[in-house]
Amino acid sequence: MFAIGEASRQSGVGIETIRYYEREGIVPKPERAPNNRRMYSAHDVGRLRFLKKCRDLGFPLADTKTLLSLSEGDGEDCRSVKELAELHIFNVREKINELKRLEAALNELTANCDSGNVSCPLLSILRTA
Amino acid sequence: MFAIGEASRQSGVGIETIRYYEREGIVPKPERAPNNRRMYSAHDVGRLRFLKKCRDLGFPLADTKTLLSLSEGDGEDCRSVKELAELHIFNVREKINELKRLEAALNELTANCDSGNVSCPLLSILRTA
DNA sequence: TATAACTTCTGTAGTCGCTACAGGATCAAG
DNA sequence: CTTGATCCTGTAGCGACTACAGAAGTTATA
Repeated sequence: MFAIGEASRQSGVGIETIRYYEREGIVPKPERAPNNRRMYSAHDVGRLRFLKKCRDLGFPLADTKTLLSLSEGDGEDCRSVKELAELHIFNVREKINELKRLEAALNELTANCDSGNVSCPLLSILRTA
Repeated sequence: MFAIGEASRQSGVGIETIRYYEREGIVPKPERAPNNRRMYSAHDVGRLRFLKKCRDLGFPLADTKTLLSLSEGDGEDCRSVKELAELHIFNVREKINELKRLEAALNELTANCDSGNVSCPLLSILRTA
């Protein structure tokens, strides 16, 4: 059994974040030592690592919670997992495209913007209807 | 002079957002009609449109505020504008790359994940150290 | 003129996913 | 016995809005 600091180190999830997950019901309340400190089993730490990986993959916390319960429930529903992941991939792709459009627009706007200009072209475009 | 709803319609900035900008000191407090309602001049509306464009281009609100003051100050500092814009472009590119990495990782993870699997490969990877 | 429907006002709280305290208790090492 | 690390609870802050609640005023229709 590990104290929260050790659980944090082993899982990569910050101490404050672990307590936050507990408050939010993402992870079950851990056992407490007689001195009231949280004690985490190896299984608890594994769960935190799972959460960390999901978050690193960009899954929203709500999805992460779902993935966790799919992982811990009996009879893994691989289809549900895949659906969730594919929707997430779709969202990621959309965000990429949005950012690419943004990048292109910014490139165009700054292209004519050279120091020394009397009137800044970028500003004048931002100002015009 | 326009009421806030009209200013919102003409600028594309939401009513609540306009009031928020006012609270945050992004825009100056507008005149008030005798009935205490905010009254916006064409210039005020133009400023809101400016803000809208900056935000649509992804500039953080703080940058947007800076751009606005650069635009309204005397002697536009085109160099400052360009620096700000290029830093922003850099950040956008970084975010794109991060998302691409993420997308690749997700693609790989879901590749072997087909409905009908007894044990879900994605989950098992998320669970393993 | 009465009434309904719209708009605006102020102020506050919620969103997401943490992160950073404050102020106190407890523990381990020297 | 003291120092310093760790832990506890509870609350507030981040960015940029968004969504109310409850009151007051305005406009359109019957």
